[in-house]
Amino acid sequence: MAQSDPLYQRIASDLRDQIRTGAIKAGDRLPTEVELREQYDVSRNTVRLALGVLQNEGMISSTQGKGTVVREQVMLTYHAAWAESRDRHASDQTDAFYAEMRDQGRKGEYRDFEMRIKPATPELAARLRVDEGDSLVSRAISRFVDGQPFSLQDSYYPMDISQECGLLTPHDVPGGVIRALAAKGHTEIGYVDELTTRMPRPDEARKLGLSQGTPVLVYVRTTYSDKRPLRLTLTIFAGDRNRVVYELGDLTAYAENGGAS
Amino acid sequence: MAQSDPLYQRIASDLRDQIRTGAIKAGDRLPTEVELREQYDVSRNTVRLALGVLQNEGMISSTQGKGTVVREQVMLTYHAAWAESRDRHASDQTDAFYAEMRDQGRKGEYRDFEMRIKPATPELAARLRVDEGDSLVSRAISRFVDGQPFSLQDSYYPMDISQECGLLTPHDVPGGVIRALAAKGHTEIGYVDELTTRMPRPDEARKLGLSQGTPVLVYVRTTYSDKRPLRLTLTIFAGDRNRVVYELGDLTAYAENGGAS
DNA sequence: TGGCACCATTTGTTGGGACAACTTCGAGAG
DNA sequence: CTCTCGAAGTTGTCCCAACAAATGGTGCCA
Repeated sequence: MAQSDPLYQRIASDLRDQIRTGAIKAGDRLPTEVELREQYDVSRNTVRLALGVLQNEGMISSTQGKGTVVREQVMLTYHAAWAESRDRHASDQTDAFYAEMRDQGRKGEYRDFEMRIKPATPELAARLRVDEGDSLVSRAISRFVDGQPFSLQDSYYPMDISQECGLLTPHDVPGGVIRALAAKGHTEIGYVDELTTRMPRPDEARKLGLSQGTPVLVYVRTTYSDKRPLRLTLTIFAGDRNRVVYELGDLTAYAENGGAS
Repeated sequence: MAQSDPLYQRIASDLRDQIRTGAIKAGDRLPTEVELREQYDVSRNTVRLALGVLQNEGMISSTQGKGTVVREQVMLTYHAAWAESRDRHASDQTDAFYAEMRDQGRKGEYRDFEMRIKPATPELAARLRVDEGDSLVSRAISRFVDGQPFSLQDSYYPMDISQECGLLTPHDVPGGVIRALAAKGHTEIGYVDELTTRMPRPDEARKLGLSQGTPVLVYVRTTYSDKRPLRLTLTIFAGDRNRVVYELGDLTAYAENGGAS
């Protein structure tokens, strides 16, 4: 905005304001690069620098041949604690995901299930209390909502538990993994959830269909029995369309007094 | 990596691999743009495009006149549930932040306290169950760790509660806000936490000292009494140096069996 | 009428050049 | 010995030009 700012920053600010004030609405096309070039009397290079700024802020999205449009935000909600309690009654953990998406009026599905054996990275080893390089069983899926990629999930299990509970199959575990673990005495008693954010790696951006300037929400849940860590679930959420929600404390009294949950 | 990829993408991939494998370590300087230009036999323009990709991924950081270096990640942890339980014994909510940073061997401080009255945005109004445009009391602070900006926090209170409990002062509330609310019968019984991520707005990037390619973690806690929402706390975390942790369930049995928390 | 080829439009990629702004460091002045 | 100034090195900004690649529509042809 300031007079001293670089040209491309000023153009970016100008366009940003137009979007924020609604002069250009979500879904609208921006002027073409050539039009902007004439409008601001700068080189196309400078126009592209300005558009790049907004693209990295996640405000706009360009497609070759089509043009540049203002992105619209559609937020989906993932109830972390709630989803877990549903798990207890569902036949598989994926069912909780279906149920939640159905409640939000959307169609959930999952694709590309994969079972692999991977060596433990330092981060995985520390959380699952195994040695670095030890073999872990990885069961990965991609979740889709309304045909759009939603999240990438990868669950890691220690090898001995996997063998004991029959997780070494490239298919769903009948009755669900949680029951299979509980049947052998590995009962879940709690979780530690860690949430961070960062920019996606190229393969993540590709799988999630992320456009430039979209961060990911990294969600790591470590599940414990009373004796040891049982499982680590790493979920990569597309940051521009997901929200993770926790309910802490006892809100039943509030709900009974007329508060809509 | 593919042969068909654009030149600048291939150069970015090459450099990314060098960083990932440790050929270029965190804190190291990258070759200068002119060196890279000669090394890959491309124009400086293309080199800058490649560096821009890595910058937007948060992997590198350039400074005019100095050069380009590989960024190093220092993670701080914010225990969402745990911090809250400390609140109950602390004289002010900021004390919980101090205590947690001290436990991690760091020096926490807060700056730029501000009390303002703002109209409720649609998002705020929906969560606090007031009408859009109603006056809300905003009490904002910036948190710093070891002299580096850490998070921006803004707590919103409904006007009637603020007047009743003496929150309309541009200073700390003696004994802490939580006690002041509880003294008038507004006892907290639970929270709803919402976590999302996005790219920072320019003013947020400035206040948090974020370099290009760093997303923010947006953390919204709505606090409830048994009758109504009492408070909404909006925290903007610098995404590259923060982690939010939740502990769910009862992990005491695991801790007693020798697991380090 | 349906399908295919082509063309105009628009963004993506890449090259070139020039100067500005900032940092570092060494040489020279005091 | 210290301070200042300036040169060298490095990234930042801005311009110009050309061609590639993708999209959407037009119009021809079967």
